[in-house]
Amino acid sequence: MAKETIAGLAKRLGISKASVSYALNGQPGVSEVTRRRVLDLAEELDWYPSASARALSRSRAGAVGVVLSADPLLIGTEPYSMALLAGIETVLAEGDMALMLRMVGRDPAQERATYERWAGERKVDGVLVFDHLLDDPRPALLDRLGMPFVLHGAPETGVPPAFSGTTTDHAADAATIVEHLHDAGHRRIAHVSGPHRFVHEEERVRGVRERAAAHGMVVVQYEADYALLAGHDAVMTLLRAREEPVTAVVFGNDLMAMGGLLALRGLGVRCPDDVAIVSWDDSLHCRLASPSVTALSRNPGTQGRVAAGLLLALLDTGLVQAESMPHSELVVRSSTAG
Amino acid sequence: MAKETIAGLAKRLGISKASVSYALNGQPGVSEVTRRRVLDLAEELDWYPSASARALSRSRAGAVGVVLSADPLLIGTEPYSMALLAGIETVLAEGDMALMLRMVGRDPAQERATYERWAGERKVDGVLVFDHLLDDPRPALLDRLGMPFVLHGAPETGVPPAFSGTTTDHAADAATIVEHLHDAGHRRIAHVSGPHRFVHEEERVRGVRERAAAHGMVVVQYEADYALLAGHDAVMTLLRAREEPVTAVVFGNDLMAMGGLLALRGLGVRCPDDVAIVSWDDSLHCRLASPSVTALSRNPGTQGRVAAGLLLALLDTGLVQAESMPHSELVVRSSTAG
DNA sequence: CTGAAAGCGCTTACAG
DNA sequence: CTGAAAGCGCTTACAG
Repeated sequence: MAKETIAGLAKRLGISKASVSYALNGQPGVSEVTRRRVLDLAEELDWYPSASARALSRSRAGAVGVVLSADPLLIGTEPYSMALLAGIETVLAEGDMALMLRMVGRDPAQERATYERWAGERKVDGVLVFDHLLDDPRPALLDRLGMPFVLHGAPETGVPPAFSGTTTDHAADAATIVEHLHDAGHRRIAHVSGPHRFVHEEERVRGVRERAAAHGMVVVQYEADYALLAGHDAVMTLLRAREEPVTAVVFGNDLMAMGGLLALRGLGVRCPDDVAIVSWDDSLHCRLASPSVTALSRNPGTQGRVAAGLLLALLDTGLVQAESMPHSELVVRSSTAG
Repeated sequence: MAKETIAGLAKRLGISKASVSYALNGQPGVSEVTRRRVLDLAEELDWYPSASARALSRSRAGAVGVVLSADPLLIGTEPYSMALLAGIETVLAEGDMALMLRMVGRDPAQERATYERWAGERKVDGVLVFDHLLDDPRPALLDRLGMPFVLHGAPETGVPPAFSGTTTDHAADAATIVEHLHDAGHRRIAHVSGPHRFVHEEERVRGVRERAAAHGMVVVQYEADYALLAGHDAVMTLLRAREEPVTAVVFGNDLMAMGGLLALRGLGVRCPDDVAIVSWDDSLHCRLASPSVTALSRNPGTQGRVAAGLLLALLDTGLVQAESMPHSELVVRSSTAG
């Protein structure tokens, strides 16, 4: 059987292609009776309009792009990204948009090349961008390319916002964590953060420092890179310091917290008795660890849904808006229960 | 600046659209000089041919689809899938194919609807299918839809194969695991598998049973569903049995192994001294666990690359072939080191 | 409400 | 090697 087309349907029904098109797309210009006949026939034939023909005539790809740029070694170990992606996909599917996924290493050039290609080929109608950097070149690049985008984890850029994005109150998250540690009696803590080139890390560092200062607590900052080993090394370095040791360590993600835990175990340092631990991301790792690790749950699924919603709105109406994320929640477990 | 088109390039260069097209696509029909001029201009203008126009005239979408059907709760906790996807994407990108991703719950109807939609709209040129089921309806469905596909983890269907797919020698994997446990002195073991509706689980169950029988070992089979809790419950049930208890448990994936480990811990049963543990999937969880867990490393990245390669070959040449996966490797850790 | 026609931006026989 | 033209399968003003 040859592939059915809109012309075929029109002929079968004895009407014009235009009427079929109007009927399918819910446009005015056809009687209800005709519309029903068209829809019924399409259903009966299991027929859908060609995506590429539609894309060409509408000048709309019907797809949204996401570049996941992650260290190959970390891929799949960060549940946060997958949950985020799942949230995104849910909303896109509801909006009849496909998700085009590209995975590249931590290589800005490849991410950039992908956007240029997608824009040039008009392969996607917009993109979702993650992990805002200091002096991030991507917003300017995407603007130049005329590619609509939503930046997930954007900085506040004033009112009206410079571009669409989701914002997280990292200061509030920092306060939640610091308060928890302060209540548990800690006065000297360390903060093992991700790379400071990420804007959200900078904000977290400042948030922790300020909140701790308000309580007269000492904070030792340590910049790392989210990897398991980095967390391990951080703890080795921190505990080897000649000064009075810290009694709690806050890690920028779950992997580093796991690495830190392994380091403590190796050193024979008890957790939480000697050193307490908090992770800035919750995950199964934190639940399964021994001791289980207190963690900030950030609802990645919801975040993905919100971000995708912003992009669909931007594509439909051109509305640029910033939306703040729901508050994170601290899940208290054994690692700070001392 | 209005969007450049092939007609625009042709006019600028004073040649026909056809020549530009031939030049861009490496077709014969243009002189080398002309070809260079075209390519140089395209590069200078940062221009790419429209994906949808190209798709329409070639009757080829330039994309491959993947439906990830996973329990929302498990999403992101199974590193296997992400690594597989990364492998797939790498090969697709090299072949200039986009990856279209759809995530649905464990709902066969939604997966089916997605394939029908994709086929009807000709939105993708082919799909990669995972987790072969007993009486799997998908091969027949995709055949009926005229949608090329590769089944990752396919059964042997004879020579020539009934469809393209990758096969894994689960019997060999089972043998590897059983031999390891036998060498360590175990004579009574349990096998906590995933659902038997998955063909690969059926093959594993048989593989374990047969190899164990060859050594006169006793195997207690327990069917579960890959979830953390299922592993936990399995151990509770197994150790509550009135008979002589097993001394080792093989789990169908890393999550269940973690659940099992937690159960042992809760019961005060020592691992590996009282009960040893093996996971049929390796992951960070296994590395981080306490004790670290012996696991079968299955190279999901390589598997993804092979599967994607098969699909590209099928699309290019129509060649239907089955390829067997590289052998798995047992990573021995503390959980069986007793 | 309906039909004939142009247009979206490519590819590809076909004639020169 | 090059050019004019048809075709891919839709959408959308425009006339009737």
